[in-house]
Amino acid sequence: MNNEELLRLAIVEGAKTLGIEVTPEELTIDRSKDPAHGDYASNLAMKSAKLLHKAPVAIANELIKAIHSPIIEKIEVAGPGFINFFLKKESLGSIIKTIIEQGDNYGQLPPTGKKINVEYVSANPTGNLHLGHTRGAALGDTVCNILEKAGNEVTREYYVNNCGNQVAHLGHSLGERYRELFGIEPNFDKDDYIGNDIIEIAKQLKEEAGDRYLEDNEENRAFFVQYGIDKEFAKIKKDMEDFGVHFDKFSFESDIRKGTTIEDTIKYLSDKGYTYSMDGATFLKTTDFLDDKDRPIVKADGSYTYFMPDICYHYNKMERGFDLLIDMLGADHFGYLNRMRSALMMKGYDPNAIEFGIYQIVRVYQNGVEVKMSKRTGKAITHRDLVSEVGKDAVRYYFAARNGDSHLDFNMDLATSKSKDNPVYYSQYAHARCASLLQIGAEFPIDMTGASLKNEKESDILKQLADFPSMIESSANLRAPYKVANYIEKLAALIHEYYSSVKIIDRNDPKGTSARLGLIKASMITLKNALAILGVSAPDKM
RNA sequence: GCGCUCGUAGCUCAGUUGGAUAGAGUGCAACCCUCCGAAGGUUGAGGUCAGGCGUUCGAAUCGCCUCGAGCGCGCCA
Repeated sequence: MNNEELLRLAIVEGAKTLGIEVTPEELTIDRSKDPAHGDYASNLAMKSAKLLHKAPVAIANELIKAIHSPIIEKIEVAGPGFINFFLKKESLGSIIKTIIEQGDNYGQLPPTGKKINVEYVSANPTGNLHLGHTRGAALGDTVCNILEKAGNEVTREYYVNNCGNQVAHLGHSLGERYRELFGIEPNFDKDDYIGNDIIEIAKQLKEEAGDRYLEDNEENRAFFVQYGIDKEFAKIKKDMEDFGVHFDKFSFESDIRKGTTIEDTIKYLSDKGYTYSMDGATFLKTTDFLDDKDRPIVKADGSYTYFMPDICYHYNKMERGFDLLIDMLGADHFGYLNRMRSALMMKGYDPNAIEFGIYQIVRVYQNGVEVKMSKRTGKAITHRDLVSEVGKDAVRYYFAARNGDSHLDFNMDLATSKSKDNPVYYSQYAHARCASLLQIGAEFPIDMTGASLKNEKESDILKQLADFPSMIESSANLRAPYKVANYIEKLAALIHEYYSSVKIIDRNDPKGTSARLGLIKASMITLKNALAILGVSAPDKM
């Protein structure tokens, strides 16, 4: 049990003697910002003022007499009724042993028994990934890491829309580009993809197959679609692997369309009375639930809207036994949430079993000017371009370090500068510094007790290290990757400050050196674990 | 028009179950390498928390209104 938990129990016990009933979970205690306010502070007295009909300060004064714990050095009442707790230095230091013993597992919370499915990226295999996908990938993968670290069983999933209009346009575009290579003037439709990536694929096909697919017939058209999808999808998978993103499962729309799943589902919804026909199309009565408009599921021409197979896909995910589905989507999909929740309710599921992780648009700036992106023209900065230019670590860090609710202004000049301006280097450098110190000081035994760590900077680091598990918890609850990034930057800053103010390896003070190296080792482990959550490497040398 | 998200330092952003003097990075100004990695550190200037009203011991945080930005409101995906 860590210090914070011990402190909570002690406060709860003390409060009970005054007739204040709180559970350790309800109790709010905060890390004090100002060292003069101790290590932890509680506002319990102020919260209880109304209930007890007493002044907060009076309650606080009674409370500090009632609270006893071996880890507490001193308790004070301050300001309008805060209770400040000063912990004994040796109890702060005990975290070092915990961290070194747990190693890579430090910060891993006990199993919750919850199964969570996170769907992210899910880009159509019709072209290069753009920076919106980069944000989805960085945020989605980091959310998965956080949820896992918080004790959940997580499945990372990618839904492949390999049917419908867009892939038809891909096939048509490829066919035109292929014929163009044989001197036939291409004839593109309005929504075709005319980017360079399609030309590349056409060239590849020509090399492999020569003029075998030149004739414009049903069979060849289908071939172009499949060939195009395969090539584009392979590129996407490669891009994601290079980005450190590994999916546990790819679900294909074509599989959903294969059997009678869709027909069966429509029949189920009709039997329940949730559908009706209008103007030759079939509508789903989502307004019976959370939606503000009924949605078509079968068009007048008999084909399905995107929504229909997607309903089946989400039913399928629920049937696989997940307690929670998270879809990471761009802001332009937000209106989709109530639609899908309504569909889940029609099958008797809790609407809160699905949530959307929405992220706002990415704007790219170069030379101070916004760069517009277009997947169709292929002139945009692609995901691949960015990662190869800036590096995986920096991109993942940068894209996960901001709340998805905010617009992300990505400065190409800054990101490509590969200089100290990039915040990821600062954190990695702190790690490398620790590794270097441990190597230089290898002759000294590591003191894991933390007992002789006494100065203020050491206490600050110890408190930050001890905060790691609770940071994981709040970050998981809020699905907030940026909290991890903030944590890392704070810890890295503390390490750099410590390094510059204290001589860590001092051959005239072997005992102190051992203690300081214990702190450095614990810091390094925690920093590495935190960086791993963002998918960023923690190099020993840079 | 309706709905959702956002508005905090010159810039990019933290501050989210309401807490003590609103923070960090970057940029700007001035400093620090006889010493374990200067890819670092120290100090300073810089704020009407978009604006207004309200709720209470206490509001950047909660409620209402106004202004501004983005997105959604397809038989597109």
